[in-house]
Amino acid sequence: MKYTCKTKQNEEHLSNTVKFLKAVSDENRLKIICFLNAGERCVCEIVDFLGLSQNLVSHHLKVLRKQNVLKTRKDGAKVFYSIYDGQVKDNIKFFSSLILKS
Amino acid sequence: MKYTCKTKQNEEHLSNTVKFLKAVSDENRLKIICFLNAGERCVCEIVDFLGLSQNLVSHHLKVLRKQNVLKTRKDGAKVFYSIYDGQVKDNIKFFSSLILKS
DNA sequence: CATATATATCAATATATATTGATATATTAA
DNA sequence: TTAATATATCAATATATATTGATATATATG
Repeated sequence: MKYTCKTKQNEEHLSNTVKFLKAVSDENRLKIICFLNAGERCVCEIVDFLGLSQNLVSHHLKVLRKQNVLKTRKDGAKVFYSIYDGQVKDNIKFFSSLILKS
Repeated sequence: MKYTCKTKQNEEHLSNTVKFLKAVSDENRLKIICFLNAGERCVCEIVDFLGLSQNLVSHHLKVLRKQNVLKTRKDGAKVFYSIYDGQVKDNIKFFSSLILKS
């Protein structure tokens, strides 16, 4: 199934891919992703790791969560973030198919 | 070789990845990439395809070229753009390794 | 219950980037 | 040589987004 850049469905797929790419194309957010590659972490651990303010980290996490790059699990007062592997894999695969010859 | 987010070299690698992702995370630029997937095209063809002003297209092409997403070949008055497959493949591979468990 | 901890949100500002309009440069054609 | 075509660049503006500071909410602890 070749991408044609023409149909409505593909337009939408492309639009979603742009949103995904925008979400991950930020230095701090890529560091978060890198940190979470080893497994889930709560927000305070991510704050410590990055050395950024809590509200700023919370903002970046929100951006990643909105695009389903990350998912969350609440445990008491803590919220654990982890990579939403399935969604991410699909996005990378589609992006890759757009840019590289199949 | 696991990514640690710690060494200077990896910091730089990550920084390059962010630049690559920023370059491709734009709707018009992703459409250009999609269009060029079939093969090289001159600027005027890309302008026709996108239906955008020539100067704006030229700007987007410059962004993609700067990050080695695209390469160029000049032929007379025309400049042909095409996807720089090798560079792109490397970037996607590294990005993928950051975000997905190996 | 009062306090501390963890996280999210909101408004304001700073910064980066997309877009537009005008113009410059190079190449081809008449 | 003049005009037309192809592409790039520059300045100005609009828009999106990162960052900061303050505050709200929810949970845990003494």
